[in-house]
Amino acid sequence: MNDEQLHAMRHSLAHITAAAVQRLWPEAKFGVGPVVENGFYYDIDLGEKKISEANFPKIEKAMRGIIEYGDDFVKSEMPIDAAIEWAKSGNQPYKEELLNDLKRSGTTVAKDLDVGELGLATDGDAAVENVSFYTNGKFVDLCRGPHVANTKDVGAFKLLRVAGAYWRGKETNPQMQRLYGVAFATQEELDEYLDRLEQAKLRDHRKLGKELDLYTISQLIGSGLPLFTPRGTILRDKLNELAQSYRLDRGYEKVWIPHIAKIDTYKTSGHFEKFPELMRFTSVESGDELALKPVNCPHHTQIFASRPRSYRDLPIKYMETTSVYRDEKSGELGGLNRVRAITQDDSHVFCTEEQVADVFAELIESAKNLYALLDLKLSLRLSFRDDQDNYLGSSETWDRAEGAIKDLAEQFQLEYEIGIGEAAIYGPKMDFMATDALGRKFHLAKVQLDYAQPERFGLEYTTEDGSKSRPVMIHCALLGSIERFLSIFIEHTAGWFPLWAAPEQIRILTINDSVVGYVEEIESILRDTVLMSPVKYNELRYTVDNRNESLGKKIREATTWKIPVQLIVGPKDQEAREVSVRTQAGEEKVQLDNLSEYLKGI
RNA sequence: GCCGCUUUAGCUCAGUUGGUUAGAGCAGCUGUUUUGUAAACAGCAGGUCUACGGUUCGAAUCCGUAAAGCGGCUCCA
Repeated sequence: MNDEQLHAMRHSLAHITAAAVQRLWPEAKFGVGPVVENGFYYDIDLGEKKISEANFPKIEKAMRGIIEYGDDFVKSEMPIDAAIEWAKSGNQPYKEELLNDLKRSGTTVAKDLDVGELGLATDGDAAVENVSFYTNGKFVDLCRGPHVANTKDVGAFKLLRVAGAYWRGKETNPQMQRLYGVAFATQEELDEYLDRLEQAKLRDHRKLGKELDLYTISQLIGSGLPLFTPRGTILRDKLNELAQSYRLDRGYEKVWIPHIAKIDTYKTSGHFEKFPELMRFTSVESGDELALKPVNCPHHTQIFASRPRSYRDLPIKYMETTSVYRDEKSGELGGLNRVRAITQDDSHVFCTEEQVADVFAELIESAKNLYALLDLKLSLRLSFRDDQDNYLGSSETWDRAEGAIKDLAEQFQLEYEIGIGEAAIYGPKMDFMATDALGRKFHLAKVQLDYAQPERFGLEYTTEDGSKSRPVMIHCALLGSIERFLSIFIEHTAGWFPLWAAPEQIRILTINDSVVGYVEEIESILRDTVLMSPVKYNELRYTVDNRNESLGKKIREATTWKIPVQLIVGPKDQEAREVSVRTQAGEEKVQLDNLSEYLKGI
């Protein structure tokens, strides 16, 4: 089955869903019912009555009834004004609104329309004369199509969930109920998809975060404020060390800043006006209005500005992993994905315009190496300007910057897509996208070219001829939010972290008490073993399980905790001066003398 | 923030149409057992059933409000 057929199938199922709902609740008012990835949805307004998942069997049964009955999908056309009358008389205000938009503008896509005019009725010439309808059985719907020929041709489906959704995605509009379904050509494909969902559930970082004791969220401290346990802290430290190491190698220097600032800082930077989530408070003692920092750049500009700078000093590269605080809406929060205390592996480079391409090149190369090491597929999204002229800086500067960024993406052989009109007013930006083990694509970090902040904070340096010039600023994080990165990394690895990052790397499992002395010998070898790659000076983290329990139980527990290396030690091993090394790859005997090198090689 | 759903022991979950002292497994503690590749055996302890109101002779169970979590919407410097 090709994509078009699959699309028609899913779209037809959306109609069948609506038809079933109409049969069960004749008063239902319908919004739109498009095809989405893996399925479809239909927006429905039942007034006071709410559909819940408990209704799904009933709705699905009605759907199957419609499918088995086997009506054809019949296309018809109607003059636009007649269609509007049809919507009015059928008490379908949402359809009426869509038709009004069609009449006025020839489209129903909200973002292509003037927001002020959405849904308004117009007189006079219509942008379109006729609109098409599809009918299956008694259900008639405004629709561009295409559909399958008959309701019998829709393949396998399942209603998945129901969620609230604002009409046309606008917060001030009424909220409808969005009924989601998934659909595939065959039952096998549907089962496969549902199985993938189950797999993803097993890897859910919120589940693994609890099971592997990585972080906790306390109701007392507050939602969106994750607290990292010793294990979780090791993991985030190691990932951070790795992300920073690429930049340390390229002359970035660590700095440190406090986590609050006077509110004036953000009035100067422009964040005050732009971001309502700024967390503010007043100092009782001084009366100063302060804010928790929502970004780090203003602080870093002030380190740059703290003394005169020469062109000889540039580029100046600051790096700091530090937290920012944003008052995210409560409904947005979830696990580590969206939090109110966000730790960024941030960096800011102050340089001349000529140096921009080199700085970008270093960062792209770093990102490429970093993501490759973590086994994540990196791609880029380049955000460029469109043909509007509300951008700061000359057209030549922009051409040069955009050209340079595109060249770099090609030079490093990275997949990229270009988003026209997505640039910030002061510069193009580049997003790092990662694809994980389940094929899901995430937006993680970004590199951002910034001419505005140097301007706002009056940054300058002395040029070769003694005049003053304004530096360019480049913001970059490689991991982005460490919390979000962790959520993805946990799910990507399913909790089986690489040896260098694992909180507990090695567990020694004893078979009985007769090996206590031998275990001490092994421990001393582990203590003297230091991993130098990919993170330097990474001393081994191990524990000994010499409890009075069966070996089977010890193995089971160590495996449940996803400890990468289990060293099993019994009298026979002691006898042969070896240990049984059990990893995910299997088990092998290693001579005590070779243990250190063996572990370094994993 | 909005809509829907959920909340029982540290964890995972039972708990009939409202009916006595709310159950289980794992984890914990105490014993016995010294164990060779994914759970030894026994005992003990652990709960204002998220919170606060209400209905009722009687509430984990029904109703309301709040909080937190989940699925979305909107938002995301």
